[in-house]
Amino acid sequence: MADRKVRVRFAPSPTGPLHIGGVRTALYNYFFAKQHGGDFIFRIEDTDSNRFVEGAEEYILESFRWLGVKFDEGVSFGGNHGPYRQSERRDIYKKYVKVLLENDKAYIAFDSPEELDKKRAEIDNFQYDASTRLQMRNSLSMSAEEVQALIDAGHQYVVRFKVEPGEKVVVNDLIRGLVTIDSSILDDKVLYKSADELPTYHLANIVDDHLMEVTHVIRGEEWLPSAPLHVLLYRAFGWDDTMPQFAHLSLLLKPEGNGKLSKRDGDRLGFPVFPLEWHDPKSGALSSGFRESGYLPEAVINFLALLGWNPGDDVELMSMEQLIEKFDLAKCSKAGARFDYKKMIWFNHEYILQKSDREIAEKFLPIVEAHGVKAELSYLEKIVSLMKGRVNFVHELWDACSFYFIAPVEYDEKTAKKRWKENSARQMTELADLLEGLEDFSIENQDHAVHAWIEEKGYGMGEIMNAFRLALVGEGKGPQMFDISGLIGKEETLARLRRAVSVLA
RNA sequence: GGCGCUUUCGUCUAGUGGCUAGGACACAUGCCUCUCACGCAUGGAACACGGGUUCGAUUCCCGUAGGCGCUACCA
Repeated sequence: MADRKVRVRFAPSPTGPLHIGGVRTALYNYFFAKQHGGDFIFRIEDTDSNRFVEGAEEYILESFRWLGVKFDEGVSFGGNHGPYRQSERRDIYKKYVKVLLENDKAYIAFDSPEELDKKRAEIDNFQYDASTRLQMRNSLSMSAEEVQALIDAGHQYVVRFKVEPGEKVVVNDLIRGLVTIDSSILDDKVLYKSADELPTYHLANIVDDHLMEVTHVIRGEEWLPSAPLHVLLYRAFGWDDTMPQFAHLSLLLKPEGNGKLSKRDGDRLGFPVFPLEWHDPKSGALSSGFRESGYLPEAVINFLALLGWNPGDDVELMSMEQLIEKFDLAKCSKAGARFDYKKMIWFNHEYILQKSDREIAEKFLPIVEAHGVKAELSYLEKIVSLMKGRVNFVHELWDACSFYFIAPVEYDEKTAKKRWKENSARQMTELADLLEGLEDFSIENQDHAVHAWIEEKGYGMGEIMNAFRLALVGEGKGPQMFDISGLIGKEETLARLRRAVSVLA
């Protein structure tokens, strides 16, 4: 087992959009697999037919495509350990349920959900285990003939795992070390339901991981309490020597308040918790996604990677390749991490900076067009190079530089009061005349000519430039003035200047 | 309630018996400057508490408290 090829899996159930915590779990699995030259498997755990949601599977796949996380095998990827959808593996599970039954590791139980509810209401902390199972209706308390008769009569039943009490079960967790629990506190978990002929998570999970030759199970901490049960199951099947190694990841917590990050937190607090936008087919509700909100996949990945793991150095900006190279399960933190999306905004800013002007311009183009403006990509590229460092999201570019496309219709009152003085109208008229006379309207030449004029007249640099800015932009913001006038061109510059003079007087 | 995991600045974290407890986000201030940003610089800010072990504990052990998870014929 020491030299088995590394194989890990991400196995969501298609019950809705992919939760951001799930994205992180998948990411860690991916880093781990790629670092070890192993395989990354995509399995669908749809053993609960009641919770199946239309479109969830495709949503999950699309999320990983957007993020750039690639699977080696699984649903939609092929591979020779399939099928990879648990609902298509009924016969396999049935076979292994039978093995357990034959070896006295499990038993058949007829107690209905209603009967169990009643029992739980009657008895405090009722648990279906070694101390109570003989009082219940199952193949341990009934004769073989009775059991067969009930089955023949069409009674529904479940198969329960027969947990032997009084045993110390040890799980060797790659992140937490040795975790020991007493088997007496475990209940006889339901492994299989005759009603839909499907196993529950626990059985399906162990059988699939074994058959798919999974070597490492990297999953959320919510599974830690059932890890001992899983160890017992591997043992019951006699698969001890190929049992995967476990690593239980800390959970992602709400940014404020208590509890783990839930699907409802996102839009309540004004940030997404899903990679992509999600339209719930049942409720019709719309949840925002990182993609639609303007986050770059690199930023989401980098931020998530560092939430619960740290390479131990001071480097925070890391590409997928670097993350794969540096990732280390042993350096994963044990305590839950609050999902503070503020830092992700900073990552987004950094990744916008890293991208080429061309790439950002391409993302900006549809936004500009949505504002009813037609623009050349080359023009956008120039604007982007001046402005991209000032924003955290591409869509913020519009507010930051709409003056490149649209002349101001009104002038910000506060700025006008501060920057438009009694001499301004005369000075701006002079400036317009000066600029009009320029053959060469390049940024350098404007700069040269205007400075000479300011000096000659003895004007203040600030009074001229700020009034000029008010005229072209309508408010007190934006890059260097000639980076504006030079780009919008001579004609537009003069028009804006003269209009400001007539409106502001 | 039971069981398990966990606990360093507001947040994410580094640290592995001796350090002025480091970095990043956020925040504040300053610089730059034709504005607003960006950027740069500086600053405030943490070892949950109580016992041990030790010459010495943020670091090891125990307890308490807090946080989180599980406790379904859900995953």
